[in-house]
Amino acid sequence: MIRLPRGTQDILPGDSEKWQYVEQVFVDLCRRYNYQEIRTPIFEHTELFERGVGDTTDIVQKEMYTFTDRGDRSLTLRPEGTASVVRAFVQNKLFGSNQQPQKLFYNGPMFRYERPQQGRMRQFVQLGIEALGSKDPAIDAEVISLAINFYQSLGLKSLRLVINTLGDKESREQHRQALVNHFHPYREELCQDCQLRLDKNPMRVLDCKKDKEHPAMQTAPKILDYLTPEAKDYFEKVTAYLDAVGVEYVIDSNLVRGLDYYNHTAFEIMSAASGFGSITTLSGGGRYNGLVEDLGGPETAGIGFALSVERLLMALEAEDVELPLEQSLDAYVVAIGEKAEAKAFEITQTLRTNGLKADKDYLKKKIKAQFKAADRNQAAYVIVIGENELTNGQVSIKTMTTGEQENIAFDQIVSYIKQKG
RNA sequence: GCGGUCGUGGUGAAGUGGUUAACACAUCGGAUUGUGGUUCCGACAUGCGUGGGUUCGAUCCCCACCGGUCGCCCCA
Repeated sequence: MIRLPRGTQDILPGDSEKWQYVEQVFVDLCRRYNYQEIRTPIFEHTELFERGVGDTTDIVQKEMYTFTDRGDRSLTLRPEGTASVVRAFVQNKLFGSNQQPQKLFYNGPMFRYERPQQGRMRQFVQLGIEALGSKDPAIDAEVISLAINFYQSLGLKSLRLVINTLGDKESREQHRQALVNHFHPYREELCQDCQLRLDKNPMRVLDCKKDKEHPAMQTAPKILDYLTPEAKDYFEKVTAYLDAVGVEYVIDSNLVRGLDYYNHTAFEIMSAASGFGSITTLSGGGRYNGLVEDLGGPETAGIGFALSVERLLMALEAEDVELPLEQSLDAYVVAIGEKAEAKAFEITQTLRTNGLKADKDYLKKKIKAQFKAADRNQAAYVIVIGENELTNGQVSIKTMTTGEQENIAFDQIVSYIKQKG
């Protein structure tokens, strides 16, 4: 038997309805905030991610699904959405659109070559948004509130929004230098990864879990102390906007984010629900002023976030949230005897074209088994048609909840069901 | 990339070095003629992840591999 590749999953009936529901809620919400959908390819030139995501990141260094095609091009299955969206923004000159800022959302599979575990798949689905072309702190708050709003509207309660600023270029440069100076004497005591990070991206040392307890970590210079007045002001405005709309948050100066392109606002939303395993991050995002330029476009500010549907579903489960999924059937048509088959088929079809959810048997089952099927499908009504009915021009309609049964003329079936509800 | 743990029918699972691999659920059939959710009866793994090895003999012992799962790192 050929099995699915490691780290992938089949989403089967029973679950797929949850996915559809969640995705639909997301689309509706994005529309309310006036975001429009963008669809980009599932694979891109490898270079896009090396430059866009950053080659010091774990994603680029060890998690990319890279392959060579028949034309000897190096392509990569996208590990995240932002780089592609920005690429499309530049390539299609959306910066010239009369709709500014460009507010976009996307929904699709992402790929990272990792060891699968709970909440971490090699193929996983992200829903995300990007707002390009505005450096108004209010739009940072808009993006964050949309994310929170989404989770809340699905019924999640145990949420924790963590926010930080990574400052502007100048702030980061000074902070970076301070970090290098600070950690330099302890270099040998840090883990191997951190020794590398110290050279390439010192900020990520703060994010390390291995060296978390190291004394130098507690006393490390905080970005908040190195912010330029402008960066500081920006961050204060973002939080003020969040306060204004009642979004609760926690400031964590060690929140760094794993992607190179972030600056200014960075945030993560975590689930505080118990029984959620070791994975708690539901979504993350931040501002990436400068990325558009890096990818060949004009100077353009940007901010966005992405969330994982897999983790969202896990969180919903952990909090025992029941999604309002509609699965029952309005009617199931039972045919008795071969002569009634054609009419049963016809009636089923008529119900459907009149907007009712209907089905019938296709396995030549006995009456009893057909009723069982009707029951399993949670049919509200069972329409029985046999030889008697055929000659009378009527069917017998049974209301499953009460067991009552009535004879109804063929052309009255739809109105009968609609009227009774 | 590293570590723990597991791998028996559609599902959940018991089990033993030796003629017929429990049990439950699901499914299907039946309990007199055209009616479900209850009950009763019956059917349902030539097979115990794959490949080697040990043995007179292995699903059960050993090895390797593959896969699931959880954790570390990092992230969504």
